Amino acid sequence: MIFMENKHFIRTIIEEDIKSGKHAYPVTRFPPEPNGFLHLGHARAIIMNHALAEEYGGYFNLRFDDTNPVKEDTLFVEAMQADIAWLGCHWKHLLFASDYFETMYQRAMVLVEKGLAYVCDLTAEEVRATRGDLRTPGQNSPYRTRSIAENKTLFKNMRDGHYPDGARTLRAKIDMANPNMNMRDPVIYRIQRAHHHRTGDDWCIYPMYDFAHPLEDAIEGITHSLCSLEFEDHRPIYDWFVKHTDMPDVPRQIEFGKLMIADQVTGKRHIKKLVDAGLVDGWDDPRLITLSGLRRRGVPPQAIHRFIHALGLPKSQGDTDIQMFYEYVRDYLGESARRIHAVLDPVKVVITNYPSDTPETLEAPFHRDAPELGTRKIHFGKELYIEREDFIEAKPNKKWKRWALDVEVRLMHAYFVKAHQVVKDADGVIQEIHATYDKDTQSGSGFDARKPNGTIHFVEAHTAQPVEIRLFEPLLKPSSDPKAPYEARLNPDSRRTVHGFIEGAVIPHPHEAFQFTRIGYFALDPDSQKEAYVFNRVVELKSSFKPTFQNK
RNA sequence: UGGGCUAUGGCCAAGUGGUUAAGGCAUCGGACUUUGACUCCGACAUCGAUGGUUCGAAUCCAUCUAGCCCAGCCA
Repeated sequence: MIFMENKHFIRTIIEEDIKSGKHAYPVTRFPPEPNGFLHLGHARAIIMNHALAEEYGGYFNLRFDDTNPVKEDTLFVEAMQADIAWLGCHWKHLLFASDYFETMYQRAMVLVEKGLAYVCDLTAEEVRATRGDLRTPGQNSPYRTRSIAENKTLFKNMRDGHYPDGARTLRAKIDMANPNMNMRDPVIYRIQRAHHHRTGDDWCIYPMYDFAHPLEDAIEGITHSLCSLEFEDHRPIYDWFVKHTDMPDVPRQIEFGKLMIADQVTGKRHIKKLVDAGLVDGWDDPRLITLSGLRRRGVPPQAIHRFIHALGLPKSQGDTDIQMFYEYVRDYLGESARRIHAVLDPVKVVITNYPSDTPETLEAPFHRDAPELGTRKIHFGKELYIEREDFIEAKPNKKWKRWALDVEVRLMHAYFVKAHQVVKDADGVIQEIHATYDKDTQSGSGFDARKPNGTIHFVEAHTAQPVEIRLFEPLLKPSSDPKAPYEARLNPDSRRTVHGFIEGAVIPHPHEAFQFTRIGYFALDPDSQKEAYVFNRVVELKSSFKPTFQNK
């Protein structure tokens, strides 16, 4: 597939800033709150922030926005680092907003001294009641006119733990009638005695996002602060805080559209519910689009990069079809994955004219178009397994390119075989297919006296390795009501386990994704034991095969 | 309803007054094929609506419509 770097408006902004001399190079950051696991939606922010910095000679930081101790945990900071590193987006500095708590406090004090912030004694309910609503202006807090001296004392007392949780807040003094709700004297510090994952019990006051975030960016010298669209109307408050706290560096907030994937569970809190309820097997369940779930499923990070870059960085917001993502997974794996034979639903084939009870060994490339991937030994012998759906007793029509009685097909990388009779059980289910092979037709021999009806794959019965294979379907029922709660949309058959075989001489690398020839891409799951492999289906192969009858 | 934002083919998305309206995914034809895969050829839009400005508009103006976000001491 043709792959080109998408043009987008943020690239234009950065180019202009460099040309005008405003910045020598961009400094970007990815600022997650460590309160859950990262998912495919976050990949856009991570990859784009990283790529933009890299591309224009700047650098990219990872900063944990850990200003709310009750929701955050070191478990998440570690998992996020692992996921981002796996994506290959290397950060220059690993930073924590909590490291700036002292600076933030000082800057808030600057606001107090300028008369731009005041300590408010209103309760949370009272603040809500006086904020007004979308079309009604709010009312000034009765504490808005406190003296600067009193505010300084009170704010210091807040920090020193003189008041109970929630008793007071520090608020910015802006405009209670502003049509932008964010400008109506937003709270910038709250009192909350909670154990912070890094600062422990050092603080009992914590800054709010609107105040903390711009300062974090400014402190780090971030030039272009990318965030998603819902923060667009926070930009005035962002700029207000940077300006009035006298920060020397002025970052610019730029908003882009979030990446939304249709019919997928996204949003850290939604995924957390499924995890907590045991409806999925943890944050790395392969049916989830968490980065760790995708990794476990076997999706290569390169595929995620291709997908993200193909989408670009738009300001509009639509629902992307997960199939488009899978296409990029196939795209990358198609050129890089080793191919091997595997049979998921085996039926036995007996080669009646095979002269020996010991299998012979043949050689086959791992990838026809990538010889550097090498070759492997495959076995052929008297007893084989093929895929049940590759055989039908009577060839139904000319388009049938698989096997049938009296039909000759090529067994890939081996010989032509012709089926003569079937053995069925009492229920009429085929147990064995009896066939003969033609020694002259060996793969690579150049034999071309006859054309086979088609090519199917097989494994040799005695050398094949039994494996467990997990087949995934969408976690949510397709086209279920997007407004319904996720719990009600769960697809009961989203995971199926089958037992099949892979060819005998292959030794997978850890986490390796293979192409099971003619079936799809399958990756080794960490549940695998030595000699007892477990494979996850990453994606199926595309197929233009359209059966015009029931093959049962 | 106050404020902010978005609307280009089934999906994603370029385009910022003069182009046959990029590209990817999907779809439909066809070629090739030791994977019904890959690859390769070919087909596939008048730009949310209406009215205006202009020699000329997806691009400018006006009005309208639809969708998203904002009333946490969350981020």
